[in-house]
Amino acid sequence: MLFGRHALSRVGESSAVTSDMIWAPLFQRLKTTTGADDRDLEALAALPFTLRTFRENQAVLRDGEQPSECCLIADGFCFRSKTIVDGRRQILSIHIPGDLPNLQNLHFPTVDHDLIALSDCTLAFIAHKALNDLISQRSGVGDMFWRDTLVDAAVSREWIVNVGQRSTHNRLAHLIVELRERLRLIGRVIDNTFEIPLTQEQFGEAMGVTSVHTNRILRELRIDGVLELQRGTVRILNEHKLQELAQFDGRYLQMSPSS
Amino acid sequence: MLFGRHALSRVGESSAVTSDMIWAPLFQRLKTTTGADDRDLEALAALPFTLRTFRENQAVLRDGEQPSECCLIADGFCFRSKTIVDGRRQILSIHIPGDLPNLQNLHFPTVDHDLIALSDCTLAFIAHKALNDLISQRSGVGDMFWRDTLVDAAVSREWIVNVGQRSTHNRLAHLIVELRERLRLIGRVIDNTFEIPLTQEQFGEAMGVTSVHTNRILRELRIDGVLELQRGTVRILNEHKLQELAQFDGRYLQMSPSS
DNA sequence: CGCCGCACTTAACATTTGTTGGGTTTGCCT
DNA sequence: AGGCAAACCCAACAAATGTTAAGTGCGGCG
Repeated sequence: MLFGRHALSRVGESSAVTSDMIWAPLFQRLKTTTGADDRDLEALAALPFTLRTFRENQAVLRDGEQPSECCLIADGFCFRSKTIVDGRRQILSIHIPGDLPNLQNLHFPTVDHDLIALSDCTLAFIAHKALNDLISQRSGVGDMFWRDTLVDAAVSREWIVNVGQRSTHNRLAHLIVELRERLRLIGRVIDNTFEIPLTQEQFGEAMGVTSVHTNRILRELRIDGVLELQRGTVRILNEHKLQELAQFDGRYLQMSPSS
Repeated sequence: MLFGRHALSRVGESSAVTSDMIWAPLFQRLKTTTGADDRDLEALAALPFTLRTFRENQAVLRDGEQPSECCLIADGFCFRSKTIVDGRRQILSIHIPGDLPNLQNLHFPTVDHDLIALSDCTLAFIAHKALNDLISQRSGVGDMFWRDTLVDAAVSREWIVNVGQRSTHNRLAHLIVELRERLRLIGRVIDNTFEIPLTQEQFGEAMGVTSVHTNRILRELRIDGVLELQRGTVRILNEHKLQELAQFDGRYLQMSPSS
């Protein structure tokens, strides 16, 4: 079920893209997270969708747009961001395969932030109408989606804590551990290495600091033997030290159905 | 429909508390926000509830609890917060009459943060079972609640931007303008004066700065003739300067049904 | 192959924010 | 009225973070 990071996004790729490949990460996450009903998932997988590919840095959705579809990340990474008047930009969340980053548009027509491709990526677009029809037939699907937006909200709250209270070292460690746990859920963590294709500037925008300062932090973490970051690939050098810095309590991710 | 800030919370108060008084702020907000169906609201108002009062600083919900009820703020203010291991605390959101701060527990049993009374306040508790029964009968109620949690999420995202990117002066101005707009919606803003019963330390915890620095900012805003804050009462002195600082774009609050 | 742009890197300096410690005011309680 | 605790206020100094202004290295493209 694992496929390469850009497997789906090569321009001109002619291999058949099956529905399975599109939905697998989401289903894997939903099963682990909230205990999904198989028939709800089957109904989802039967929905028609349109595939579109985006290049690194290309906008998927712009602040103010009124999309008529929801998108599912099939491959690659995206991020939400808001830019304030003086040009500073805050990254609000990172999205990975299996995420539905604009489910909220099922209820509110206008997006209030940008959604931008972090790497070349492939998204499946599903019409609001099709989703709403399915939800009205199978209330379990609506509940599942509601839960998904609630986890999204919980991630945002933890993001506030990160930016507001943690030291920048702890902040970077926490961000990385959160991403790793989410990537692990969809099978993207091998050994101590995984991909987070953010530039140092983007890490800074996620943490609310400048790229220069991000660079300072990374150097210190490297010198202290905690982790290395090279062109978007994270390598954990000392798991214990990382945990100590991250102070990570993953309950907010709702990764076990019992919680 | 307006009643004093502590009208419902005086210990020993014997006047009858009608369902209307409890639901009025929420209904006022929902009508302005998302266009609510009157019959859905009537059905809500018919639900049984239990009133409980809390003293300033008392915990309504603790991180890790598994409540069997959702609460509606009938009177007074509450806030969500998370405390990290070194004792620092981040305020995640401020809640005012008409807010349903733990709707998410309809779907997830465990709360992942604290909910604390900011002032003496009165909350109406409604059993999950009663809410879920109503939702399964009237899907409009479920949709309304889903929308409410989505607005809550949008407020959290803007909070991230505030803490992450804005200068502390702008940050305080933005926080105050957001609260004012939400208070205005439920009729709590008179002239240029309204209540935000936060101490300077709590303003700091909301913005991710220390109380000493909050005090610095407030002094400068006072000297610059922007606003005054005295014992939880905000007085706007210069609306134009305030707007300039706050850079407030309220679309994320979804205050008009058309947006 | 060589050039070019972008990410990364670093240092010196400026500015913001935190820390400490003390004082003042306010409101409540007795 | 007097005393107490909490909030507010402020200044001096320390630490964290931003700004500016340079490099360096790498990968893509002509």
